[in-house]
Amino acid sequence: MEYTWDGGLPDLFSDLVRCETRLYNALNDRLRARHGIVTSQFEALRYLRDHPGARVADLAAEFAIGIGAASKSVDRLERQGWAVRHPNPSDRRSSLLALTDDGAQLVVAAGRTFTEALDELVGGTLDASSAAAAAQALATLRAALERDQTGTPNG
Amino acid sequence: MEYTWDGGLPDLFSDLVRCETRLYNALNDRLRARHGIVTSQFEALRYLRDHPGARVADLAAEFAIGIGAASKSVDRLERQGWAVRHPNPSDRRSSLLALTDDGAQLVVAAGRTFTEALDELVGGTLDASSAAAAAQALATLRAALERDQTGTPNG
DNA sequence: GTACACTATATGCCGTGGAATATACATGGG
DNA sequence: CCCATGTATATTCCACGGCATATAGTGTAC
Repeated sequence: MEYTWDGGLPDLFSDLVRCETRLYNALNDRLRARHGIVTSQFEALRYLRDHPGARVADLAAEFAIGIGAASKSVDRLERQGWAVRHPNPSDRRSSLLALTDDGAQLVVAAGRTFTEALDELVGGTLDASSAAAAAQALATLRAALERDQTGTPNG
Repeated sequence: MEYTWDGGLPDLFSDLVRCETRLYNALNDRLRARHGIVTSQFEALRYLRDHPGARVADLAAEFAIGIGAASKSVDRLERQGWAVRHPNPSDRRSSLLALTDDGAQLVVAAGRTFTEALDELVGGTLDASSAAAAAQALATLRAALERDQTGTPNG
């Protein structure tokens, strides 16, 4: 029997949110236990690794959080010695962000935990073709939401 | 060209989280503007409508939040006059939750806003078959996560 | 029926994000 | 150069969730 479009988008949204909540919680547990960070911090560190010289506003845009939240997030990473704010030579209002050596090492180690945990949590449940279909749909949706700046916070 | 399984689960997870964040933010804006509630409150009210007599712990389990958070969430709904705690005749430690008439009216009105907004945000982007594929994968994943109590908070 | 272990929820403290505001800097016009 | 306006970020206040703990009630063994 084919999947029926029962509840329409509201059911899809509920399932999306519930999956996200539980996966995020479970990943938080593993990352906190093994590396002393949570998933949002891992994502920020990974972003900085992949975008050296990013500014606070770039972090905010990537994660659809407010600038204030992004600024405070960088404060915490800096306090732990994982990231630094370098003065921006071409604009003294902003800083260029970068990982420290400690931060770079942490991303590598936490990345292994992250990938393993995700594989354990999801890999056994979804077959490759379902996962690929979901991935494509979510990638499409994400691109559209970002293009339209949907759900970008003000502050 | 078929979708390639490029980054594997980490990319799927990123897209999932980013979609959830932006959709949640956008729905918050609409619901707050028109009804003075946020999406989490709408979801709680809808759950109480569909599960009259539910207890605080049922809310916590449904949304994978802590019991304390669920209790405080009910406090707020009660303070606004949208829900009430009835004494549970068979167990005086717990209460049976229900919507007030105001709460029931609010769910109806907010539900229209919610469905409209979601359709506007997602409907135009995903064709029916992509949406159905994503819906099926996420429903499967959600069921597995709930079965294993993955990501269920402690408190 | 009393003690003890268990359960359901409520409460307090802390960390985090949103929104508004403050501050420093940048940029264009005169 | 100076002012007006705009921009990037930091800071402040508030709301909310996690986690630990407190409290009340339940159920069971004896």
